[in-house]
Amino acid sequence: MPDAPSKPSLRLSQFLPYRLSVLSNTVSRNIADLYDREFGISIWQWRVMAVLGENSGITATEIGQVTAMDKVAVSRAVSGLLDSGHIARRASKEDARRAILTLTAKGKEVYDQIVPIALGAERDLVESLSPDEQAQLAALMEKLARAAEPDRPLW
Amino acid sequence: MPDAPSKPSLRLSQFLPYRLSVLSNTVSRNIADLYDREFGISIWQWRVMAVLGENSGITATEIGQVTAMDKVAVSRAVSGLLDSGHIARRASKEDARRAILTLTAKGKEVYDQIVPIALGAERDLVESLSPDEQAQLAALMEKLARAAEPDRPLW
DNA sequence: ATAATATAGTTTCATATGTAACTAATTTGC
DNA sequence: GCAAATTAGTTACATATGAAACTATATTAT
Repeated sequence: MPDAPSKPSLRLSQFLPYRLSVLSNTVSRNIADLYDREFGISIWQWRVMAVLGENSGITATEIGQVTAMDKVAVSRAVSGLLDSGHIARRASKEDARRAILTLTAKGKEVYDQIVPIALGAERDLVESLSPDEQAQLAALMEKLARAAEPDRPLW
Repeated sequence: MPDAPSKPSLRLSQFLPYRLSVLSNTVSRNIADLYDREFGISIWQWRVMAVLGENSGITATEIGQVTAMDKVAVSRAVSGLLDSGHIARRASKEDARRAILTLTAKGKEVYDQIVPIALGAERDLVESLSPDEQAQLAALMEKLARAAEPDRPLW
């Protein structure tokens, strides 16, 4: 007699979305603590600074596009960074709705300090992987990202 | 003349913690919408139900250990599921502080409906990967999880 | 030129989440 | 046997987050 169709089962600890979520939250919490302890900067604020560090003089909307943050999150992060003097804002000449954002001298200093810390945290995470495995990981994540969000921009 | 040491640079879109976070949030949001639309159940509530579905009659603390939720999150999820009648609670005979949790008939019904939906969502995510790649992914995630949280329990 | 529509960014409000304080029951050390 | 320390779970409070409403400017259509 053929086997009865076995009831599909779900073991949470083997369920990819669950594992992804736990892993990501652990990693993010570790890193957030790092930035916060040393510099009083949140993950969202750091994302804004990271984009400005590479690409100064862009607007909040553009930052949102690059960082996958919604405009409210960007607005709040920007507001905090203005208060703390890490970034500066000036109105765009062409369009008064837009605000051009740049790192201040203080912001650049902090940026230059955080970059190696961030890269170090990433290295700690992947150093147990061989270069081959690291490449696999990048490729797999790219595929998953596309599957999760089909209309995602390609970078 | 040898090259000057190049300043370490960080491209956010290539930074693993960032990519993990964006991917995980996208996947979680998709799934949360699914459970919520059809059953009015949050991700946290689903995690509790998922554990009880495999392993009935355990306590909130044990659920917390298995699901990587803190006790407050478990308490809130349990409270919601009691209200909605998906789970039931009785005091433990041996230790009156402990509460034994089980799925109700209604809870089992919903559980049996959600399992295939969850597995389907997982399949949608990984179906673009070959079986080999799926195995690689699982192995890589396991290594990363261990690197991120060295004292993590092994399952 | 002007009314209607769209866009950039902020504010408001309702809800989610994390930390710490709390209650009640149990275990430990003496 | 009892005070002190632990443990299970809940509640309270402060902060974070997301959705929708809002303000100001710019663009489009007539």
